[in-house]
Amino acid sequence: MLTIGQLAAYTGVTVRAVRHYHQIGLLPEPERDAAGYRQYGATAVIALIKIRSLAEAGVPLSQIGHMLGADAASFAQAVQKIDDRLRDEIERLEASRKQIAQLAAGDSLALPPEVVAFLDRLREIGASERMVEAERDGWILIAARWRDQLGEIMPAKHAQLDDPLMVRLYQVGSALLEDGTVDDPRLVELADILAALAERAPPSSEEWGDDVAHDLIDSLLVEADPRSRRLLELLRERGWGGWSRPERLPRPPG
Amino acid sequence: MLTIGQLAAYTGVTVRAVRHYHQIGLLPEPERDAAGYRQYGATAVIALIKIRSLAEAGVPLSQIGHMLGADAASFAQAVQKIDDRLRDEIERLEASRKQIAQLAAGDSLALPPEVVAFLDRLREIGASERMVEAERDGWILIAARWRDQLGEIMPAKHAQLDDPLMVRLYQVGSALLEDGTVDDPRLVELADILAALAERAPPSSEEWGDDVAHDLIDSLLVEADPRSRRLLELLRERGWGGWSRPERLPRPPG
DNA sequence: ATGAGGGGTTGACGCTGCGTCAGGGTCAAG
DNA sequence: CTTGACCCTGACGCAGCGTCAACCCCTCAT
Repeated sequence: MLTIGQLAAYTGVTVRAVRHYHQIGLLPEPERDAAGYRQYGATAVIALIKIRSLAEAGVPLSQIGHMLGADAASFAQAVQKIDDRLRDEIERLEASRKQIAQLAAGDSLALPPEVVAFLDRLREIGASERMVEAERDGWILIAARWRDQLGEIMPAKHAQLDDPLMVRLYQVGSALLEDGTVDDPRLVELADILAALAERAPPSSEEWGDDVAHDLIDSLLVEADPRSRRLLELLRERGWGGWSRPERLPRPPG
Repeated sequence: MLTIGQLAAYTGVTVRAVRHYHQIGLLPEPERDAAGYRQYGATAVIALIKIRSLAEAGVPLSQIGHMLGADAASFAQAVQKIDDRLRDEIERLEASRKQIAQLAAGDSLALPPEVVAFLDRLREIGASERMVEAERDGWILIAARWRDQLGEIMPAKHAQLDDPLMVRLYQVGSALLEDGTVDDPRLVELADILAALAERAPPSSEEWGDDVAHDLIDSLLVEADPRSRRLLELLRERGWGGWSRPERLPRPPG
């Protein structure tokens, strides 16, 4: 007769595991001795080894009971289901590993490579690190909503950076982020640039559609830096509302 | 401003998940409106998307907090650790799949192929299915203790089956398992065969060592079939104790 | 005004497979 | 008699939410 510790040692499991199997009814409770100790015989050892070999093969404990009492056909069927489950799980983990590998490289936290390339471009034209981070956050919002269309959007954004006005926009923006105050004159310059750009390329509401995402991007600006309120005000003076998708405002009377 | 449901919809997570992230302090609790509803802004959306992209890459929630605030170096290091974890997990699951494939084939529940082959041999020489199951259980005990030595043990066992006496042993045993009674004369024949076999090949205690496993195997016999008590008694009369590893008994005085 | 339906709120249990205390009793040896 | 190594039961903890329960809030149609 074996104690629970000897049983556990013989079969290579922990005492706690054995008690757990009792608790869930997988292994029947054996007789007790005078002191209340469980006493195991050979059949218990065999049952436990069978349980472990199924468990180690990835069978959930809740199914092992059925499988041990099943005929060959339904056993094989159950095995097939387990194997499918394992395959799915492995696939999911391998997908995770690919994701992880992506994350290891650069800004790509949640961003596709086209956008990462764009951010790198920004650094090249002299945008500060804080500016790039702000842009990155904006692109996270955009990517969440229009991930599939990024392939069409990004080339246009790249092209815009050939425009010296756009370059100036990011440079002034970077400088402001570093040390600007609420009444910095460069805010006016920024507003002028934005108005000029909006004038040049009027928003085509068709392709973007109106969406909560634009509001989010606008509010991101405000949340990121309180000075942006002043900027939006200056933009309104110049006849433009919004920022991520500027709209022509009705000219105020007078 | 977004409600929790809108936030969840935008980022593709469940409402419950968002609340969970609040609970564990991963996502800061936002302001509430007059009714107590949570109100989310753009930064919350961005934070949540970052969290999800790490979580989907297999990063445990408990680590995501650290990683979001880490510099590039320790971020990369953390990523490495996650990747190692994922690799281990995948390996474990693939090992499980191999086990499962083994289980799908035959008796192999917890048994290596050499033993399965031996059991098949038993069927060929006319052992009944119940006899084979009893043997299989015995081998489960043996394999648990001497798995590494099975490669040396099994050839000898195979060879023993060339002995007509051994064949007769299994055949009589099979017959007894089906319909024998406690005073069946075939029990005597069985005892004679066992004694003769023990005489012929005395146990070499060196190679097996004395062990709890033998006691288990002996007790397995008794637990499996109460008639075996009579058999052991007959064996003792013939000067042999035990069964899995018979020992010469001191001849009783007189 | 009222009721229905579709939001939101907190709180708590459930799942898997045990690990790990806590707070005891038991047993063999020195 | 003490010590140390076992055994016992009971209960919380773990990851990442799913899923009630019981209640509040808002809006729209009747």
